[in-house]
Amino acid sequence: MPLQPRQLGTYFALIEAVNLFQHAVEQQLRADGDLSDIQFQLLMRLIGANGQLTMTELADSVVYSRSGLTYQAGQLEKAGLVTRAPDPRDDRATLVTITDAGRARIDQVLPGHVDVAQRLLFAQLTDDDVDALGEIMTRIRDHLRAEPPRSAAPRKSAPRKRNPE
Amino acid sequence: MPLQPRQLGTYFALIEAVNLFQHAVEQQLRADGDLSDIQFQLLMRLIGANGQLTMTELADSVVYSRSGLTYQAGQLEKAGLVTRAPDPRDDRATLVTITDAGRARIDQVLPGHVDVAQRLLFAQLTDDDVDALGEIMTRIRDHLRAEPPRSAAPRKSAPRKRNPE
DNA sequence: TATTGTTATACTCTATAACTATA
DNA sequence: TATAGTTATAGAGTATAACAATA
Repeated sequence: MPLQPRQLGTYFALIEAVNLFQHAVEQQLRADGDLSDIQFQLLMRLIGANGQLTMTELADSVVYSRSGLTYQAGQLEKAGLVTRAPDPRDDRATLVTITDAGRARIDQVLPGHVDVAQRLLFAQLTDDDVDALGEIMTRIRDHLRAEPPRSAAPRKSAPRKRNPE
Repeated sequence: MPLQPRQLGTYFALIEAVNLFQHAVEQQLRADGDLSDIQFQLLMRLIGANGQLTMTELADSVVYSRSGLTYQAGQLEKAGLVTRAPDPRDDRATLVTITDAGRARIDQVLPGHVDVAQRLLFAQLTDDDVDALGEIMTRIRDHLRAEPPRSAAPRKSAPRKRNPE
């Protein structure tokens, strides 16, 4: 069943709004605190978890490959914003901990970030809109979290790899 | 004024839902037609414009730097999905035109894409939700389009460049 | 055996500035 | 002078597979 016309309009508006908003956020984070979008999300996630998480937990929370996270954690560590140390409860795991400098960096970026979110997003919404949007996005997020990673993709035609080696 | 608690919940749900959805879309486009998210958007935009646009128009419609678009247009041209030719109305401009192969590629990817949108997004929404979301996102998009590119960013503290040269 | 994390590698993408050509 | 587009270049980010260590 194809998308209905009203769904199509909603879909395109959503895509473009998200594009524009993400672009604005990246500018702000870079300008105010020299952070990428992902680095900001990683630090925020650590704060939300009382300051520390394992690499796997952190990767899962931002929808990221583990090798990609190793790279980003390296960048954050180099910048002094996090530390990495062995997890006493599991010798395989690495605990990532946000530093005071990391918290300070978030303090430095957050006002501008909140300002962008206020101006570009919430200024356009009534309280009822906020409630409706929150309810809708929570539902979508929970469903997406529950989805099997990729099994459901029908893979209609293209074989995507020519050199299986 | 900081974000209100209800805004905060809405905000985090929105961010995470978008992360997850974008990830799923990238998988699907790559698997079904070996296209990146941006390449798909560029081709869709061309189709929506009767098949051709100038480089600048195309860049603007996807929030993209022009040099970045030159790269992507080169990729699409190499793959035979678009052609580039001088614009008869302005000798400075380049007209990008989608080819039959480009349209065929979209035909190849679109069913899977619609399917993902249906399953991950719209299956969670009532008709009223679709209307509400469309209305909200249209409002936000229009406001973002009208925003001055970056002038408003307060730029609180960090100087962001140390080698102005 | 399965899981955690890192490394090496190769590739894709993006941004900047310098440049050409036309308006 | 301003605009359209390309190029060169350099850097950031990402994914894959192979690997070591622990559960």
